[in-house]
Amino acid sequence: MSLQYAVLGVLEARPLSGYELVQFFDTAAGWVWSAPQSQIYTLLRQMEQRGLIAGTEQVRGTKLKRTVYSLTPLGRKELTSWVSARHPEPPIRDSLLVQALFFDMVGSSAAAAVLEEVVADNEALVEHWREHRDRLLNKDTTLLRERLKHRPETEHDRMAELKAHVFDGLISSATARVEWAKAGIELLKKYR
Amino acid sequence: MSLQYAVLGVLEARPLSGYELVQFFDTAAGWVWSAPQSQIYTLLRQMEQRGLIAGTEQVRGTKLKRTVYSLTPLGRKELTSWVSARHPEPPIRDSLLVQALFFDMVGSSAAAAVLEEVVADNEALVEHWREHRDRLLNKDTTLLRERLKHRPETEHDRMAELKAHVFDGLISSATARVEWAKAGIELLKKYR
DNA sequence: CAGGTCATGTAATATGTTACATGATTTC
DNA sequence: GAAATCATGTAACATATTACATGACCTG
Repeated sequence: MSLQYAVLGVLEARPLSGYELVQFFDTAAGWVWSAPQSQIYTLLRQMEQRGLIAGTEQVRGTKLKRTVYSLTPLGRKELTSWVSARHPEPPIRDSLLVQALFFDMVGSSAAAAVLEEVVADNEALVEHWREHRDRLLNKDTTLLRERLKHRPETEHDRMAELKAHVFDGLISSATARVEWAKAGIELLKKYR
Repeated sequence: MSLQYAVLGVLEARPLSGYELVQFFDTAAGWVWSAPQSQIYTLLRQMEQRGLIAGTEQVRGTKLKRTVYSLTPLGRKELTSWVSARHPEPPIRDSLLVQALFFDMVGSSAAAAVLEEVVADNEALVEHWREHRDRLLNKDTTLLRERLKHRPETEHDRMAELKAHVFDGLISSATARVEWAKAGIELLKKYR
């Protein structure tokens, strides 16, 4: 479900082709929600049928076709109503925590090695997200600039700060995980 | 995949019937990994075929049958090797953050109302997890007591602390989310 | 003209969710 | 004897992943 709304939200910035959306969900938006190529194309056709987006065929060269999708009024309405409502927390399903639950069955050094990698990976993620957060605050990302174009200037700061706040969320959860993993390593040392 | 390892890990405490496992993944373990009834029964049969667990039929009364599953040596080996290895971070897929990404499209009060509920829900989760964490540290949960029975006493403290640490992870991520939501509410007030 | 990028699609598989179905046993 | 609990299963559906497939266009 969320992928659908992510797509609607991206299209609010400007109309995009399927190919561009695929790229987006592989990189930039993959930072919040990721989806493989095959899922995007099938979803776009479904969303078009439901009237949430409208596709226009364009031709590059003589034969290469692409379909550019844009938000319909219905799609916009659907998006804003979803964004305004509280949705139930999804069931927790955290495979690293399942793994940690059984660390007592293996040696401290093996468990600590896993946690060291968790620290490294999450610190790298924090780095990426911090950069993106800063770019958003400076209104310096392609998509945000598109959005600002069709919104009154009085809203620009609010928009940039709200977008940046999402990445603050990613940063703080990854930071929490780093701290948790470090505490785990210390705990394992105690019983080495 | 993780559900399989969660099942193996639970069975390491003691053999359990399908029904007991269903209950477990609906409540206690639902705190780390949740799964519906239908998934459990089908998975158990698959795991038995692969030789990871062994089922024994028992009869209650005259006709009611139940199958009690226990870890096989192969299952134990599979579990410890999975626990010892680092597995790639799953793709990020956080529907609340997708929602927050488009808060700029709706009024501050609607967005703040959503975040207020996020705060309340996550504070409740933190409460539950704190309790469970404390019970683990006191070696006061049914499953942990089962586990301790067949492990040398010198390991008991290590086991309890490692299990509790998992719930520290849940607590810290929910706490981080609470702080994030509160900061969001403040941000929205600024632009009310 | 070779290799990279543009552009879209299908198929098979895995995983997870909701709903429905059945019958035995225990408890009040 | 009715209601709750024990116990297991199937079917339909939604969602997500991997792999494969095809062909046009652009750049050096």
